[in-house]
Amino acid sequence: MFIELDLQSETPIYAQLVNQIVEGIASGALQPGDPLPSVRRLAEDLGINLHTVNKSYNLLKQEGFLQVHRKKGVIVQPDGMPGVTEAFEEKLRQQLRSLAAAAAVRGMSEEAFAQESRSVYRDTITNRGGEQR
Amino acid sequence: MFIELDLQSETPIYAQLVNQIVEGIASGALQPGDPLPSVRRLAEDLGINLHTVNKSYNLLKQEGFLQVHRKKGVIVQPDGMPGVTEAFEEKLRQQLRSLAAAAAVRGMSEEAFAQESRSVYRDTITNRGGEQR
Amino acid sequence: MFIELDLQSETPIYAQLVNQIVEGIASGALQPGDPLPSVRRLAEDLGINLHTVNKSYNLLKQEGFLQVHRKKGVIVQPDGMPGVTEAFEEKLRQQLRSLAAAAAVRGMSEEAFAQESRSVYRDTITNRGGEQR
Amino acid sequence: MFIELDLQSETPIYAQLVNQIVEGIASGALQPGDPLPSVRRLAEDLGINLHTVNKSYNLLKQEGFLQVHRKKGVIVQPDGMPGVTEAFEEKLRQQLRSLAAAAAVRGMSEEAFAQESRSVYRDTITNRGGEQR
DNA sequence: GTGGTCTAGACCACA
DNA sequence: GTGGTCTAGACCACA
Repeated sequence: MFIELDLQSETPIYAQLVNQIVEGIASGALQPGDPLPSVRRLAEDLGINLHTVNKSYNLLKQEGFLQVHRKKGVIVQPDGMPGVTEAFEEKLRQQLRSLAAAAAVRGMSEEAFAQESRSVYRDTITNRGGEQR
Repeated sequence: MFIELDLQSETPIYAQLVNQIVEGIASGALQPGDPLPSVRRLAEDLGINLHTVNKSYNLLKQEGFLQVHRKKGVIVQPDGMPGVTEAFEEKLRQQLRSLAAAAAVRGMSEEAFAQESRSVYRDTITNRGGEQR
Repeated sequence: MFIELDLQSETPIYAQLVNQIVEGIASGALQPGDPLPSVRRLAEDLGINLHTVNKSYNLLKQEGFLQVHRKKGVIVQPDGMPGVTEAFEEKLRQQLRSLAAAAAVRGMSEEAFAQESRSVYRDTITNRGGEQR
Repeated sequence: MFIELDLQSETPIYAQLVNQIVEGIASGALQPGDPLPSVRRLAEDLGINLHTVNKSYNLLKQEGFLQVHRKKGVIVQPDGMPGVTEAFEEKLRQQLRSLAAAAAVRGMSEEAFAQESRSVYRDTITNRGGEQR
């Protein structure tokens, strides 16, 4: 799995990193229990600051997607990912609402919007269950 | 149509305002040609800074959702909304990707995700063509 | 309410700060809705770095004790504090266990330990409901 | 008596080890004069680093809970445990203060907090004087 | 070596 | 002015 950052993007670097790691887990490129690079290592590889990586890791730890293991370092949550909580549902719906409204105003049909969602989801989980590293 | 701001939200006020106006247009609560409150008026009604409203209006004007008329003041774009541009498609897909990944990791199925998108879209356009606020 | 830090303590500065703010809320010195100093201001007052204060505020925000309000700045949670969750109970019990064991080994009786807890609790909430600022 | 470590915990392994040995003494599972496994042995059993066990043993020796014998190896203090010193009282109170404040803020009553303390104490010394692990 | 903590300093988005 | 983000650099606790 590789990570690509857009330093010009409006999306903060730490958020891009969070997104891409989550996408990595969704796609199966990162499996439960898999180790992640150390903050220092990843920071160097990406050419960004250690603290930025740290912030991303911490957010993912808080959400329950990563664990900090005293021997293995940072690993992908091995004990089951967090489920679809109320809070997540709410946040998801709120964000979809803005996207759907913008799409609708521009003339994208319900069908097209749902189809787009479905196809993006499918792309996301592509390799699921695939390569076992 | 009324606007509700959450001052505790992480989403900047100007962005909340943008979203809600777009949602108003999508739902039909705001029809093409409809006047919007003046910057000053809306700022006062919402108890927020004048510059904040200005920023939102400007963004919406740039995207082609609003027009600023010498005489009529700010109105909803009467000459046809912008369509589904390449840039919009790209941005939409990118944001859906993050949402889809988070949903997938938490165990939400493709079907559930697509259904959620569809249902949110439907809610969004509810009043379309219907009553004039 | 004032804050006193021990820079030589083993307890990290950010944690001392967190504890003292929580104690301030418990004692009533800080009331729901009360504003806290800005990170910069508090950092300067305490002679510590801005980021250290920021870390404390963020932790307290995550726990639901503080809110970041876009107009009022950082304020004490006005919408009801988080309650006694499972997670809190568990953490509390775990920490009490270590303290109780050390006390017991040193010959402190159950009565004395419980009494100590009670008296510390009482001290903590001293001014509750007292000064309304 | 057995020891269970949580490698994901924020509490350092050496501290967990210290706590559990103290709890073992408090419960009576470890009696004065009882031998403890050698550093090497315990490290191997627990699958942790030799230095970590060493650090724990040293701390416990300094506090007066363990003795290191030329011939008998490491044993539980046979000549009377240290009592409730000023320093201990102070540290205990300080830690209880943070716990009490957090409990109070979350709405736990004085009675509940004292009761929790009492019940945890009781659990801790359960097997006192009873069976020999 | 690795994560955690802290400082110093800077720029930007937001209101 | 205020919080958010990012960088650079340093020291320490831990294993």
